[in-house]
Amino acid sequence: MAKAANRKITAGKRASGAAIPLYAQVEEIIRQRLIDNYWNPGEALPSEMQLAAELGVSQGTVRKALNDMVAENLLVRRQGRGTFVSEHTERRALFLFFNLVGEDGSRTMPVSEVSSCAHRKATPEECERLDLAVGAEIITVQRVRSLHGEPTIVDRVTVSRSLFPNLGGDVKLPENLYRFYQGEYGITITKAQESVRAVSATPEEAEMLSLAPGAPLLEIDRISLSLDGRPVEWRVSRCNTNQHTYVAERG
Amino acid sequence: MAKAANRKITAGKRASGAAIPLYAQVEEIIRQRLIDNYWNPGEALPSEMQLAAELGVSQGTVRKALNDMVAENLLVRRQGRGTFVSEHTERRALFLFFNLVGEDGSRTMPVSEVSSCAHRKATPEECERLDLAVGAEIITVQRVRSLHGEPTIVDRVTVSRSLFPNLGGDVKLPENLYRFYQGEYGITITKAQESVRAVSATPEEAEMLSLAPGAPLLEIDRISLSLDGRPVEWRVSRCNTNQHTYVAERG
DNA sequence: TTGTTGCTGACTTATATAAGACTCGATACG
DNA sequence: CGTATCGAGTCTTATATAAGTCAGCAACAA
Repeated sequence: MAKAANRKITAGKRASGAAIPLYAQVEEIIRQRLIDNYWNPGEALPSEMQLAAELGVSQGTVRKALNDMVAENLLVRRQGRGTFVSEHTERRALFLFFNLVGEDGSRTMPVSEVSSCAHRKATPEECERLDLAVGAEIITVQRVRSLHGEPTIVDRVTVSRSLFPNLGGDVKLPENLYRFYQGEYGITITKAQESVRAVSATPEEAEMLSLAPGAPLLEIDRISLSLDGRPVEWRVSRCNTNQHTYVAERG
Repeated sequence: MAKAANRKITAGKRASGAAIPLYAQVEEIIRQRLIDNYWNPGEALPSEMQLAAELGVSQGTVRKALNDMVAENLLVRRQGRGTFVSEHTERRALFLFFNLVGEDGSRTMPVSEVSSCAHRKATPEECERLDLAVGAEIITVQRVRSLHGEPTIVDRVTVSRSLFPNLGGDVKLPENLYRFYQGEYGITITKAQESVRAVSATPEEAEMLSLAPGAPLLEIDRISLSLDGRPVEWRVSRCNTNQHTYVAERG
C-alpha cells in the first residue's frame, strides 16, 4: 500500500510550494489534540511508531515534532515509559510561574487568604487585556499571600466568567490556581507575559502588608496564555520585596 | 579506513558505561572553540560535512549539536550560507539584555552619560558576586541612562580589572557594553541572572532622575555570565518605572 | 526473590531531496 | 566594446525517511 494513502497530512511533499514542513504539521495536530484534551494530563501519548503510522509520516519526523513540544514544556518524555502530557504540579508552578524567591534563592509556596471574590461586567481595560467582548462577565479574586507567615503579596486575579463558570462560588480556591484551571476546566496555562514596575503602597495595601504608607512595592502585571495562545487570566500582584526578590533569567 | 580511526571523540560507542552522547561531546568541542575564539564572531563555521569528517561522526550528529547551540543563541544558521558565531548586535542586545520597554511595548536604545569610573580593590561582596580572589582589582563605572531624553536609569557596572585591562581608561565607553566586551576583549556574554526589587530613591538618585526623594525605583541586580559560565559583570540598575516597565516572559 | 522478555524512548548513521545563496560564464543589447 | 541579465553549477542548510543499536522500565515467569 502506498504511504501517501495512509497519510493524514496533506504535505504535497516538497514538490509544491506548500512550504509547511511535515514536522510542523505533525506538531500542529498534536497541539490541537492537547487543546481538545484528546489525552488527559499525565496520560501517555501513543508511541512514536504508532503516531508515525497513524499520521503517515516517519518516526523521525514525529520525534522532531515531539522534541519541539518537549522544549516548549508541553510534553514530558520518560525513557522506557512514554511521552506524557505535562501536568501543572506544585513544583512546576513554583519554578515556572512563581518568581519571588528568598535572599538565598529558596522558593516557598505562598499561603493565600481570599479577601474578596466578585463577579461583574468587565471594564474596558479588562476587556482589552483578556480579549473579551464588551459587556462580558468577569470574576475577580483578591488575595493576600504570605511567605513564611509574613503577608507579602496583594493579588488581584481576573478571569472571564464564561471560561470559568462557578469559579469561587461553592468550591474553595486552592493555592495553585493553574492546576485548578487545568483539572476543573481543562484549560492549561503554558505561557505568561509579565510587566514589572515599582510603585508606592496605597494606605490599604500598607496596612495589609504591615508597611508604612507609600513604601515601595513591586507590581507584577501578568497576562497568562492558554495552550491555544489566548489570554485567560489577568493578575496584578503587589509585593513587598524587603525579604524576597523577583528573579529572571536572560539569554 | 575505519571510521573509528579518524574519530577525535573517544565515544567508546554506547557499549561501555560512558553514557555521554556523541552529540554532547561534539557540542562541548565546539563550545570550547568558541571560548577560545577559534572562530571570530560573525565568521562562518566549517560546513556540517567538514565538521563531521574532522570529528569522525556523522553529519546528522553534528547537526543535532549545532541545533542545540542555535537554541542557546550561541550560533546562527543561514540557509545556503552557513552556520555563524553569534554577534552582539544592537538589536540582539536590546531584545535579550535590555528589558525596559515603553508602555506600548516599544524598545529604545538608551543614551548614557558616565558620571564616574574608578578602579580599586574589590569589596568582599564584589569578590563573592564575581567569583574573584580576595584583594582582586575591579573597575566600577557609574552611568545615568536616558530614554527619549529623560534620565531614567542610574547604573553601576562592576568588572574585574584583570579580565578587562584599561577599560574606561583611554577609550570612550560605547553604549552597548556587551558588544564592546566581545570585540575588544574576546569575552562573550551569553546569559544573565537578574534579581529585581522595589526600593526608595536616595536623595542623590532622586536628583539625578528628577524625582522626589523616596520615590519608588525598580532595582535590577544582574550578574552576567560569559560563554564558559563564569560571572563576568555585576550590574545594578535603579530605574524610574513611571514611563517604562520591565518585561519578562514565563513558560 | 530474581531473571527474562518486550515495550518504550535515546542515540547514531546513512541516504535522498528541496531550497537558499553565491560564482561565473554565455549571451543579448546598448 | 562595455554592460547587464540570465542560467547552470555548486556550495550551503533544511527536511524527510529508514534502519539499526542501546538503555530504562515494567510485567511476568520461574
